[in-house]
This record gives sequence, structure tokens and C-alpha cells, in this order.
Amino acid sequence: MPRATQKIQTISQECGDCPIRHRAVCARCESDELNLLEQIKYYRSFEAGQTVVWAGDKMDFVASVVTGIATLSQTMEDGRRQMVGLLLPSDFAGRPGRETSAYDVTAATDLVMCCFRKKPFEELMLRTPHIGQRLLEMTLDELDAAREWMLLLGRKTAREKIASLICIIARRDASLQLNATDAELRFDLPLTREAMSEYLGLTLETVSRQVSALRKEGLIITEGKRQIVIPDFDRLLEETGDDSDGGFLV
Amino acid sequence: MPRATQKIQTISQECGDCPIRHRAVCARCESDELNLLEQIKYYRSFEAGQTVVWAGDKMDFVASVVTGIATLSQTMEDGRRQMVGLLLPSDFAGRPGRETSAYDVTAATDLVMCCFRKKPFEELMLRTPHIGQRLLEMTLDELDAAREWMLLLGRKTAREKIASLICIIARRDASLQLNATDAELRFDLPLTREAMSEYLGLTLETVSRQVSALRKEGLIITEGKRQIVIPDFDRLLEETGDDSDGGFLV
DNA sequence: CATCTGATTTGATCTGTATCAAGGTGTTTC
DNA sequence: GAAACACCTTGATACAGATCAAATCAGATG
Repeated sequence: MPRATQKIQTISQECGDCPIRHRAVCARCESDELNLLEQIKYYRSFEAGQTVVWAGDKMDFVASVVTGIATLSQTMEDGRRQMVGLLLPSDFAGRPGRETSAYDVTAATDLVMCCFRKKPFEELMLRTPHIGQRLLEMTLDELDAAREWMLLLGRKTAREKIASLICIIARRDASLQLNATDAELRFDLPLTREAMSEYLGLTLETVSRQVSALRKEGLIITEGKRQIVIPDFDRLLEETGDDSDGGFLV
Repeated sequence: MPRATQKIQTISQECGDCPIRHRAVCARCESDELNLLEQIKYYRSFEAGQTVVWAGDKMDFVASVVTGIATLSQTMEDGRRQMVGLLLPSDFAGRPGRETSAYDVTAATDLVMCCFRKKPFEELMLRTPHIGQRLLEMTLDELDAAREWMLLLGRKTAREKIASLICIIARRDASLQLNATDAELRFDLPLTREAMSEYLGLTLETVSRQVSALRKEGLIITEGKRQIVIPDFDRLLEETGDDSDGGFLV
């Protein structure tokens, strides 16, 4: 079993006959709540590059990613941008009790979200505590991820940042797709160089250079546009600067 | 009313006859729950510099800061350190459902914490949903703060980082002390240069230089060891790079 | 009061990443 | 299949912040 899949409990398992097959609300579901959820849910699709909401805009729903990738970003007056959230399938977006979005939400790839109108969702939360409990767990996970990310932004070198990002995506990819085999890891890097630079707090040129460096050293193999192969996950891990034991959260 | 105190709702208000006078659990309290909380709470004191728990150590309590300042930090193998949490009075530490601490928790100043043994606290959470709701709110606030912090780490210059940190502490200080007047802001900077550098992802020399620069330009006045005066908060705010409207969270 | 200690400041130099600029690659469009 | 476009790579240079080193300051201690 490759290192990437250790310690990862499957998060996208289907949940009995729950029609909502992603992490947000499917855990421990009971039929009456599900009926209520069913009634207030609807799907929205976005093309890669489209903006879901702008920071400051009204956001009258909460949502969970069904397929594709969404990003949360902050922008400074002069245009400097920092990504602050990366939402993969089953991740949750939106804050109960807040009227407007605090971040730009953007579709990094083609994207389908399952939305719940906020008002009824909040009412449902009040009535069914375990939805709130689930949300608390997820928020705590996100907070841990944010803190790992802070270490990356504050203290890692460009090379370590790139290696870290590739490992993070490989891991999360592996945990989503249950076809994880003993073979080398192969997956889609679904971010442009620019998106990567916004994630890592670098310029896109530096990202490009460091990716090239890792490729030249054989730590990663790029196939075609976005496909990445990691021949030896442990060796790449050593480049991240992380504790080798790597007790990764989420 | 100085800018720093706008938009800040008082968070340390006493809560009727609630004996627990800090934010963690005092909101919306009812007497029977309080009795239960009373039974499982105890206080612990630490001297400045002492470690509360090391990352990876067993942590069988959750706690809220009563007085003083605690920090959460991550350390890399080679010793690089990044602060990932700054806990002021009324802030909460510890994660229900986790056995060990994910971070080093350190007393930045002399510190008193109000601790709740984890097991009974978790049981209480199950029985009284609004404690969980309160915790969810607080966790969401922390996540927002972490994301603001990520922008700082990823995209701000050293000068902007220093200005931001001073504003953040001034604001939080102002919201804790209800003596906020129209006069200039005066407060204690309770962090060493090293702690500031760990917060900001800089070296301590760079912190020192930039603080000196702001002092020479009259944006801040330092009195004695740690006292800071901000003669014109708005002018300092302009140096942070933040949106002038500054919709600051917590 | 002298000394010791830890924290801070300041200086000189080095380096990793940003910046500016040009060229390359693959894909879509007509 | 040529042109247009978006995305990516590579090169040359500049600069912010790191690093190494030394001096200064403020309390604490005897």
C-alpha cells in the first residue's frame, strides 16, 4: 500500500440509501432529515474559470462540492491574491449565519455543487443537532488544514512548497478514488500554474521553475498537459520538509 | 470613537450570574448545564515561556484562556517554527474528539487557563447542543482568522506584516478592555520579537528593523519595554495593505 | 554598584524569489 | 492549416529579507 493512502479513512463512501452522496451531510443520516434536505437542495454547474460568488456578494446558500474543484481566494486592493481554501469533492462551502461571502469562490475546473438554501438549512441545523456536529468536525478539519497551510506559507522554501502541494493533492486524490493500487501514483493536477502560485504564495514563474526542477530530478514525471506520476512517493515526501512521520489530517 | 473599536462586539461581557466569565461556554448558559461545567472545570497557571503541551503529547482537556496569552506553534524537523494560533483571554484551545495536541501550546505571558476534562466535556456537548453550536461559531471565527493570516503570510511585505500584527493586537486588546476611549490607543505588546517573527513568518532581525522603521516614521511610539502607542490608527491601517474598509473578523 | 543575562538593535553581506521580457507549446476557431 | 489564444517555460536582472556578526540596552542578581 503506497504511503499516500495510509491513515486516510475513506470520506466519499456512499451512505446507505442516502441520496446525498457527499460528505457534507450524509454521515449518520436519518430518513426524515433527508427528506427535508432533499426539499431544499438543488444543483448548480460552473465552467472552469467561472466565478461562483465574489467576496462581499450576497450568498444565500451553503453548498458542497459534488465534482470538480473550487477555490476560495482573497484579493488585496492592488491585486495580490492568496488562495485560502481548496474544495475537492465532498468539501463544504459557506458559513451558516453569514449573509455575504468573505472570499471569492471560483471554479478551478468544471464544477458541480449541491446547494442548500441557507435559511431552511439553518432551521434544519437547529432541529437536528448532528448536522451541526458534523459541520463542527468538518470545520475543525479545515482549521487543521489551514494551519498546516500557514506553516507552508510562512516557513517553507519554494521547492518544499511545490513538493508539498503535489503530495497534498495526490493524497486527497487517492482518498477520493478508491482504486488506489500498489502501483505508482498517477493523477490529474487540476490547477493551472497561476492557481498553484496563488495557493503557495509564489509567482507563477517560480512555480514553473520548481516543477521543472523536480521533473529534471526524476521526482515527478509529467505526462501531457496536467497528468502527474509520482514514481516514489516517499522520496517526494522528503522534499516537503514535513515530519517524515507525516501525521496528515483530513 | 477610534477605528479600532468599531465593529467589535464585546466578547468578554459577564454572563449574568454565570461563574464562567469567558467566551468559551458562557453564552446562553442555563443553570443546570453550568452546574455540570462547574464540576468538571479546574484552573491551571503557567509562567511566561512555559510549555502547556508539546505537539503529539496527550491532551486530556479542553480549555479557555482566562488571563494572559497562549500560542499554538508548529515546528519542522530542522527547527523552523511557525505560529498558527494566538489565544487571548476568552479564546478556546483543544479539539473535542482528539487525543493528542497537534501543536505546541506555549504561554507567551503569564497565563491562567480554565480547563475542562475532555471526556465529561464531550458528554456534556452531546447532551446540550448549544455548547456545540457555540463551539462551531468559535471555530468558524478561528478559521476566518486563519485565512486572514494566510493572506498575511503568503502575500504581505515585512512592513505590512508588522503593521498588521500591531493593528490586530490593538483591536483585540481594545475589544477586551472596555475602557476604550477616544484618545490614542495605548497597549501592551505582549510578544517578544522572536514570538512576533514566528507569528509573521519572518526572522527576528527583520521584525526589529521594521518596528524601528515604523517608530522612526512616527506611525507608532514605543514606551519602555513593551508598551506601544498608536497616535493615528487609520494611518497605521494604511500600512497593512488591507482593504481600507477592513471588515475585520474577530 | 558591578556584573551577568536575555532581549533587542544595527550593520554588512548573501541569496532566494520577484520582476521584466521573450519565446515555446498545445488547442480552438474559422 | 493558419491564426489566435491561453498556458507554460526559460533567461537576465533586481531586490527584499535572510544570515552572520557585533554592539547596545534593560532588568535581575549578588
